[in-house]
Amino acid sequence: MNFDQADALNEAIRAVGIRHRALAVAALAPMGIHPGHKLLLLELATGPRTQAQLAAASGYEPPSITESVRQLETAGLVVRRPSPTDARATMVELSDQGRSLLPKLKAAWRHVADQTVAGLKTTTVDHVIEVLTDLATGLTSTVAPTNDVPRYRAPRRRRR
Amino acid sequence: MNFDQADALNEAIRAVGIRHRALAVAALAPMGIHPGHKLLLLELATGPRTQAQLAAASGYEPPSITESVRQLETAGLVVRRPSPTDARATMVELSDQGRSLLPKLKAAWRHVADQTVAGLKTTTVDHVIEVLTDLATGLTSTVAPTNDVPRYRAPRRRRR
DNA sequence: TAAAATTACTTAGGCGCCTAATCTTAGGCG
DNA sequence: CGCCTAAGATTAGGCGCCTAAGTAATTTTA
Repeated sequence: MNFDQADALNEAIRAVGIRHRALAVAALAPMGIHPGHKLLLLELATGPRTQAQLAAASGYEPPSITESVRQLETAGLVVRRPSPTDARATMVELSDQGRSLLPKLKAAWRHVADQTVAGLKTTTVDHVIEVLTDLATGLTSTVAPTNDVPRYRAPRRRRR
Repeated sequence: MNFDQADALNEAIRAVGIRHRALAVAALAPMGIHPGHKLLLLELATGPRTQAQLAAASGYEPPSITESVRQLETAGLVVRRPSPTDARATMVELSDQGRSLLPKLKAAWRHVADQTVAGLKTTTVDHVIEVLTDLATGLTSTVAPTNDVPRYRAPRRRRR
């Protein structure tokens, strides 16, 4: 790939990421949550999860999960309780309030997607989805090449 | 757009952004710089700029530019001097050291792009670039609808 | 030409996500 | 059984970018 192509690609990805995130923040702010929270709430929509499962599903690191779950708990949207089978683990599930937020959440999420593709000139929505999922899939396997642990595992550098 | 489509789109954008950024960080770290710095250095490759011009070109907010330029100056890659024509403005330009870094920087940037598309299965590079630039262009105009000020201008809420 | 508005930059502080390191519990194995 | 390693969660601290708000200089305007 020549430099101009590479630059166009890199810059487009960066710009899309920034703009998309701004849209997501704006759409979710009225509900008092952030883009990272949204991902966890939708994951919890299909049942309780441990924090480790949430980390694996979201791609976020465990400390980020700890913090986000704490925020969601403070907001009254999720409940935490110890796992009955593993004393190390914490189960997280939606509260009634959290569950009742889901419809609005999904609507906001659709709105973000609509805004994202509203300005398309030369391509179609299906096109965009195909390209982006292909790109995302390829990138995920590139960055985290192990098969059974798809999430990125940070290298441990030093141990005291 | 239905919810599954919207979710696929949003998640793909999020995932691509995160992975791509991770690649960029890894590629630029050996040079001691971060993705945001790279953008500024390449912009400066074509000549001196004021910080306001850097903000407009990069899409970053002025305070972020202040901080990044300070870091680049500390690293010896750029030089700052007062504008001869506007006492408010600061001119930023590459130092010799900064200029000599450009080739390595461009190579790293190409490498990031290559890695980004290395895992493609169902689409081609040209395809990806077309879709992403279309998306980026559309999003930019959506988020910042004014014509002559393309960069996102944060709303001022309160003034004391 | 003085007041008002705008522009360039900075300081202060926040937020989301990260890595490093630690604590506790689980589970394999001699 | 008692190790020893791995796994779940957390604390501590860092980084990049943000918004809010302030100062100083310039341009607009009445």
